[in-house]
Amino acid sequence: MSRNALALGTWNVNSLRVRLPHLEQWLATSPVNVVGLQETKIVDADFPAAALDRLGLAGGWHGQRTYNGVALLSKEPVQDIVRGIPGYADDQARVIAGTVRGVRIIDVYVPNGQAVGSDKYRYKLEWLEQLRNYLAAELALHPLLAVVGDYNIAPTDADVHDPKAWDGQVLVSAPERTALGTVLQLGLCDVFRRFEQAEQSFSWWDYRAGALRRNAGLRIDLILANATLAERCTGCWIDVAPRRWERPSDHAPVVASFDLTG
DNA sequence: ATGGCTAACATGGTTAGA
Repeated sequence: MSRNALALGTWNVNSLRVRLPHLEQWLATSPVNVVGLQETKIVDADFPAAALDRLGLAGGWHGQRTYNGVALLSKEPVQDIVRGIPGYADDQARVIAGTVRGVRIIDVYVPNGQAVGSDKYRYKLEWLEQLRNYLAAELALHPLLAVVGDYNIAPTDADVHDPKAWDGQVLVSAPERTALGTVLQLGLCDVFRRFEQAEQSFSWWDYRAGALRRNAGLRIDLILANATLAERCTGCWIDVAPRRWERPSDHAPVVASFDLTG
């Protein structure tokens, strides 16, 4: 990887308290120098900043008790940290943004939605509209922009292990995909699909029913980049290995590398 | 088979995840 390479990761850790050793083990071999975390499930006062500092990571975090929580951590300085979506009074901690080496990075934990038609589903769609408006404004401000995170939407049936079984379900339903489409139409690219990938590539597998063994997964963790940044993307991959470790998160980390030369 | 598993909060059983 070149000197000006930025390796940007995203990982839903499903409790940073539990997964701190996993993060450390992953970083020991992964080239990532910036990572967005989701579902940290820890209030800011208890955030393991000192332990992360010993791993060479600093940045920003935005947490709450029990649920949600995001963090943007880097081996390089993180500037201009913004928590939440400005102007949107959301009591759930789902967004944090910062700038690393001139790249604006927005880390998101999109609501799950629980079930099509539920109150949480309606919140998910409303939340995605707020995200779209936020990203439209951010794209006008930042020449290089990435939006990483757990989108809780499988973009197409190619991102679903069994499209028939999932047809119309939450994470896959047409209104969710349309909402994600309006985000992509702002000029953001799902960089994973810029490269040749194995079929049945997923980033999440249910803990239950041997889903990982059967590769019964979904690709719902995405790295989006604006056109200028996407052109500089040199690779994007899902690191399945940490999903196979002891006491894993149900999500695998995803990484995209960018050549920032010039 | 509407199950299966994991985490938080709590300290048994509920809520939530996806």
